[in-house]
Amino acid sequence: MLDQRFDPQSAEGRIYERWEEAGCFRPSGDTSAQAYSVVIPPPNVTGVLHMGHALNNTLQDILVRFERMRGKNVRWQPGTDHAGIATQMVVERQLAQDGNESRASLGREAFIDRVWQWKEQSGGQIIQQLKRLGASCDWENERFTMGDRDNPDDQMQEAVRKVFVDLYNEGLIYRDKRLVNWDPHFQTAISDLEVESRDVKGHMWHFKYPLAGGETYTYVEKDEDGNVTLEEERDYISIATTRPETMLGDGAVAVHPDDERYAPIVGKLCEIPVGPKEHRRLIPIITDDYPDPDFGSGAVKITGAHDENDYGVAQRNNIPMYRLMDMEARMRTEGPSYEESAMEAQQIASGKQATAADVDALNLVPNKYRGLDRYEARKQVVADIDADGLMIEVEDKLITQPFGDRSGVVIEPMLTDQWFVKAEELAKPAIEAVRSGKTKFVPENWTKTYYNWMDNIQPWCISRQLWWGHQVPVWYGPQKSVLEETHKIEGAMSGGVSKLMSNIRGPKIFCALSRAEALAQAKEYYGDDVQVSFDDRDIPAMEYGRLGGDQELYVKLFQDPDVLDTWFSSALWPFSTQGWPENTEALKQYYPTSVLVTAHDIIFFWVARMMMMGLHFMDGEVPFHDVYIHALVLDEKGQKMSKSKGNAMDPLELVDQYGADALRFTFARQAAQGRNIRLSPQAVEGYRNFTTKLWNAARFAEMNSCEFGHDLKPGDLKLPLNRWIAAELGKAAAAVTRALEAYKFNEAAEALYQFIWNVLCDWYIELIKPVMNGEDEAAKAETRKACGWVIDQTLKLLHPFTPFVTEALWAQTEQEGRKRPDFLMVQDWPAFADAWSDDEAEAELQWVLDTVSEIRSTRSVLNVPAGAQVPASLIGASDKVKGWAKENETPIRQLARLSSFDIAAEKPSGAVTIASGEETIALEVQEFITLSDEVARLDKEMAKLGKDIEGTEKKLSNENFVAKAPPEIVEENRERITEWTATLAKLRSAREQLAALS
RNA sequence: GGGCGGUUAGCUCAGCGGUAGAGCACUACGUUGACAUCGUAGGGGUCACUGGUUCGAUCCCAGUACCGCCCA
Repeated sequence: MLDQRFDPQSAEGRIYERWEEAGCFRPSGDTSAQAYSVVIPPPNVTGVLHMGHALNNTLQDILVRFERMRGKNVRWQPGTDHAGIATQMVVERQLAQDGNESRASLGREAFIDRVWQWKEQSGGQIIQQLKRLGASCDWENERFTMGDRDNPDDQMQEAVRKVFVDLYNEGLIYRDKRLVNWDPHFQTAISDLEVESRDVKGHMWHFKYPLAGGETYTYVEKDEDGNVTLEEERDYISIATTRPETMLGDGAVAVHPDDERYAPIVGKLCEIPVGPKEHRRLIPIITDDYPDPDFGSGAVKITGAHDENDYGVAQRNNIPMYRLMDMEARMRTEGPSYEESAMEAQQIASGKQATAADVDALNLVPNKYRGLDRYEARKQVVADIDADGLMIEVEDKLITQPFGDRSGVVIEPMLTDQWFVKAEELAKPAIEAVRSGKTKFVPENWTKTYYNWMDNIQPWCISRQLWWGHQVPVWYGPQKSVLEETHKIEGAMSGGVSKLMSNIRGPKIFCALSRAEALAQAKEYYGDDVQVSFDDRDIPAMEYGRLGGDQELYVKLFQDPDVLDTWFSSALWPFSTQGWPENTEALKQYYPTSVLVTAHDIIFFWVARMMMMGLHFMDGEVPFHDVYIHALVLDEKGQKMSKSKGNAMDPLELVDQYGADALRFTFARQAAQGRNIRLSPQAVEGYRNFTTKLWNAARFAEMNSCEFGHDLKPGDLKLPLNRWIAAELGKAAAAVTRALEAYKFNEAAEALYQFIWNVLCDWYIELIKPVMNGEDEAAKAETRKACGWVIDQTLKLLHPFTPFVTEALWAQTEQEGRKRPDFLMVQDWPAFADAWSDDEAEAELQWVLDTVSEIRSTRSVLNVPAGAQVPASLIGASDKVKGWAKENETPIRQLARLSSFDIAAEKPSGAVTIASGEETIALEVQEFITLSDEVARLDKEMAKLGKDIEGTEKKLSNENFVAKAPPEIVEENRERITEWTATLAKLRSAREQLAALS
């Protein structure tokens, strides 16, 4: 006997274990079946489950369970990514707590050991959390983007190296000095994904940049109609900036080509109003489309090395980019003196040839600011300009600033040497794949976002100045041509390869799959008479030459200390997890994957990168056929959940409170395409109630000896009641199937909810109660079979959404002598068959339902006591309806609380009538009601009918409607009129009789 | 500034060319042998606004207003 309700707390864990032990999550391996494969968007190994994950994985699990039951060979590939910066941060914090050891003092190798230890002990809690949600991933095949240190067969690292080496050899990976998001706290480049834009209070300073040589011009401002509003002689150009400290690195001032105000001075030089007076730099005034004439003064200073927009302008106009800060975002101290640098810069500005490296070597920070933190430098620069009388005004202003999402410090756009992927090239096939429909977005409108991003894709910076990650498979040595120089050591290294690289000119690069291969390449390059070895120190140097006199030549190679962006390895996920670069069986079966399920906020990172890599390395095969973009989960007020706002809900708390099934069903029910989800605990509670409802339906069936676990042909059923519920079930099954095939989770959930609560529980179970309590043994026997069977099928349909409660019911409704197959989750999905539909039975039951509803409604409106059993009769019915009435007399009497339900020739006097087309139902409730209630009821119904008739008549009297509307619509309206008119006539006569009485 | 989306019952949201829907909340009634985590009944909407297309528009088109999100 089932308990009164399902207890998720105690049941869910046990059920999950049983699935796992029985291997239910494994792919069937049936190669004759269609494959259905999904790769999980790998969560961060440091991550904990948040609402976004919960939704994302619920939807994947629904699809995967659905397809598994449909007999496909399903693999849901789980795993985590190594989250370079986050993981490194966690372990560093731990080190600090444990005894003040720093990463540097521990050393690279030992540190990485510590990270692995951390990963073994506390990494991947999210995996356990996913299990609590019910995720049916193929855990035996769990992968990690850094591979498995204990398993020599794990090729995850190899895959990354191979991709890097191949792309390098194809010229699609290159080293370059470009502007990147630099996190001064972690001292590494970070990705756009890790940068968060925030509005903060700041200032906009307006400064005068004096024209060179004291030149003047007439500055004219006009209003919209061309009237002059301001005209004055100026010897300066007004520049507004939120970051005065970057003025030191200005390379030009830019104005819009159409801006007439500045036309007189375009091409002239102006002076940066800061630094020692005798060495102030002159920079040109140029034109570019970037400055907005309506914003500020319309003139913009161009600091290519420290601003994203300026960088573009500088590149277009060949403006030198002067780097002002070091890796901690302090004003630079190294390099030549300000005076020297300024003079050199002046020559470069006037046309002297210089490489980017030459320019980068210059230090244009005046000596007095050197070594200052960027904010301190800002204060001093402002004060100095103000003291000079060159400040026009300071505005208080909200400014949008980039922050590192982990470090919380302001990101500094910084010119550094990094490794880049030519995303522009790789994007082309990725765009084409979507355009040609090989990969489809659902909902379709996301394709626009995809194109928009892909069409404007920037080089992808893949190097990170971290230790935890895939180390760049590149080794450096000297060019052969410099070998003869006697014993030279270059570029002792501190803080990232970019610093080292700026000290070493043009190293020889050996890009190789392994150290051994790099060595082989080096030997080949340098020749037999050169000794090649490695410098493996954390802070390596490039060393080469001849130790003395005629000793042997030697070189020391060192590996690029940088690691690759975590996303570089995640981008390979759809194929690296399946064994690539080996051509494995898994790869053949499960690539391309069927669908990627993700939220739109990472559409670019995920989809774009996996598309590019998949197409390139898998012979032009897309990584996924469909990309389903789901909603974001917002709080009750529609705000994005975030830790900082304090409005984050913990999915596991909801699971504890209401059960995983309730949370899952809530997600499904709300996952309408193109709309976000506002989650409230109240909603989850409601769907928990839904699972309870189902539970109790099964409990009822059990108490009434319904027979579970047998086959049944709906066509063999005799009772209209049972034929009807089979038809309803069939409709629900078809609706759920159709909806899931189209990723319409909400429609599928809705169909199930309606069927289970409003059809199965509200009507079918109520209707079979009289049968079960009755004497007709044949009817009872059939109904027991039918009811058990319907519930069995319902459990299957609901299983993808609420796997735990359905699996529990499956097990607990097993009956003696009728052993259930082991698990519901591996049963066959109910296929809709036409045999299930039955127009006759559906019409009959619809009539029963309507009749009961009408009687109940009338009783209620007339305040007939709920417990009163009243006599009723049916008048004026057709033979068919009379048959229905006889057949269903008992259930109608019970549900409508009637003492009798007879067929009569005419209305008993004084009875209240319910009019419906031809038929009338008479209720003998005189003793309970007041005349005025009945008058009110009739008036109300007549008013409504009158209005409906009037509207429809108007429609029908329109010639155009009759002529142009589809005939069936016209006919439908005519029928309505006929029926309503008949009903109205009966109401009217009842009303007249009442009037006569009073 | 560019792009995307939204505006339907008190709240949260479905629907989408042919008589406006759900859940929650609300009101009244109810110890009906599955379920009070429940049942029955009920109230509640010029489907943001203005035009257009159409026999017919909440739905399609154009514009307006307001609100989100993303990008610059």
